[in-house]
This record gives sequence, structure tokens and C-alpha cells, in this order.
Amino acid sequence: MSPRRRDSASRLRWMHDRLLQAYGPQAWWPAQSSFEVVLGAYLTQNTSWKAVERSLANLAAAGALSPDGFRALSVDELRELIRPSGFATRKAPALKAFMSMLDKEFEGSLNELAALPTEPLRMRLLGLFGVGPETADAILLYALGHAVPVADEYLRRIAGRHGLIKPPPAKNRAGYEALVQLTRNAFDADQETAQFFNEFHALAVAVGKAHCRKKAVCDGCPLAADLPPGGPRQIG
DNA sequence: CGCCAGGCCGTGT
DNA sequence: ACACGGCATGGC
Repeated sequence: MSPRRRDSASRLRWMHDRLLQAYGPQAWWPAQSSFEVVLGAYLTQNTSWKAVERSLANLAAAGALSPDGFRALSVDELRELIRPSGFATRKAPALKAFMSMLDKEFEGSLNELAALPTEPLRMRLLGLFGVGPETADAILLYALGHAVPVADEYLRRIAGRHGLIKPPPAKNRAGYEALVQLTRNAFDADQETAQFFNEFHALAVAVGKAHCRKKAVCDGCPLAADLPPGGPRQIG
């Protein structure tokens, strides 16, 4: 039966099942340590993962993928190492601010940071320079193991093109929270685990990279059966 | 070459 | 509250 004409929660569940069937488990985040997840979460802001990999390779060569190695870098050295992934004049001090917070209040330990309750922890992250809602939630989920949904530009486009949210999809804070709520409402309480949200966001990125970039490439998309009659509703 | 990338911040309404 | 420009570099 067609998923069309059903409520957005059902359709989002259908999307999850369809994507899992099409792509399989994604085993995210692509990193060797929680600290590396944090670095990647900052570096990938409005930046292709390909470029992030170049910066991470530079950091690895400098021995700076661990807190100890990273702490030893000056902000100027850091800026040069992460230059390939762009916005380095912003991202270098932002990362140093995270490290500084971790050292001063959590003995340099991500585990101690992760021990805070989710909501205060999220507020804490959002208060950091260079951390918005998506970066905060990515760190919460993929580095700290908290069960929160992660919304991103791909999910925003998917929801927009499929008419799950009223177009044009807002790119502001309220729009982000609406996507998070959409995800929370779609799944049962017993599915609201870190493992599940982990997989859901990873699948959204997988289909996004393949079919939901700015140029519409809905042809061959596993989710195409759910598109409104006449094609995607909203491209940008 | 021009457009875009796994956002966020500062400023102006 | 919301829109909008700026931010840096590299891939395609």
C-alpha cells in the first residue's frame, strides 16, 4: 500500500524501514574515539565530509586526535591543521573553547561530561561558542551516548520535499526543533534509544548524500514512492 | 568556471 | 521572533 495520505509519523516510520532495507545498518559515527567525534562534529559544519577527512588526517599526523595531543596545540597551529575543512578562524577557537570547558569543569573527561542529565548537558553545549542545535545533538548522541534525535539539512530537505512539514522549511531554531519533534513523535517509546536515533540520522545522511543534495536527484531514491504526485514539493 | 557542502553567528528589521 | 549575509576551503 502507498504510504501517501497517511500521517507524517507513519510516513517517517516507513522512510526509516525503507532506508534500512535499502542501505543496511550504517554503523555511525565514522571515528575511532568519542573525542574524534567531537572534532568531526565541529569540522563538518556546512562542510563536506571529504574535506573534514583531510583535516582529521592532519590532526592524526600531529597526534592531536586525543585530548592530550589536542590540548598541546596552540590555537594557531590548530587553525592551520584544520584549514582544509574551512571556517578555520571560527572553528579553531570554538574547539579550543570546548577543550577548555572540558578541562576546567570535567577534568578533561568526556565521560564526566556525559554523566550530566541530557537537558542540562544540551543547554551547556548550546552555550558554547560555535555550537548550534545540530552540533550539540550530534555530540550528545554520537560522542556522549545520549538518546536524542539529530536533525540536519538533509532531513530538512527530505521533510520539505515530501511535504512532511509546511514549505518552505524554516532554517531557523524553531524549524530545527520542529524536525526533532517530528522524529520523536514518529517512533514508539521503546525505539527512542541512542542506537535507534543513531541509525536514523545516519540513514538520513546516506540517502541525503545520494539523492537529496540541493540539485534534485530524486530519481532512483528509495523514498521516491512517498513523494507527492508531481514530484518533490520543495527543492532547496 | 560556478555551485555547493553532514551550520552558526551577528546584525537588522 | 525571523530573515539574511558572511564565513573559508575544496570537490565536482
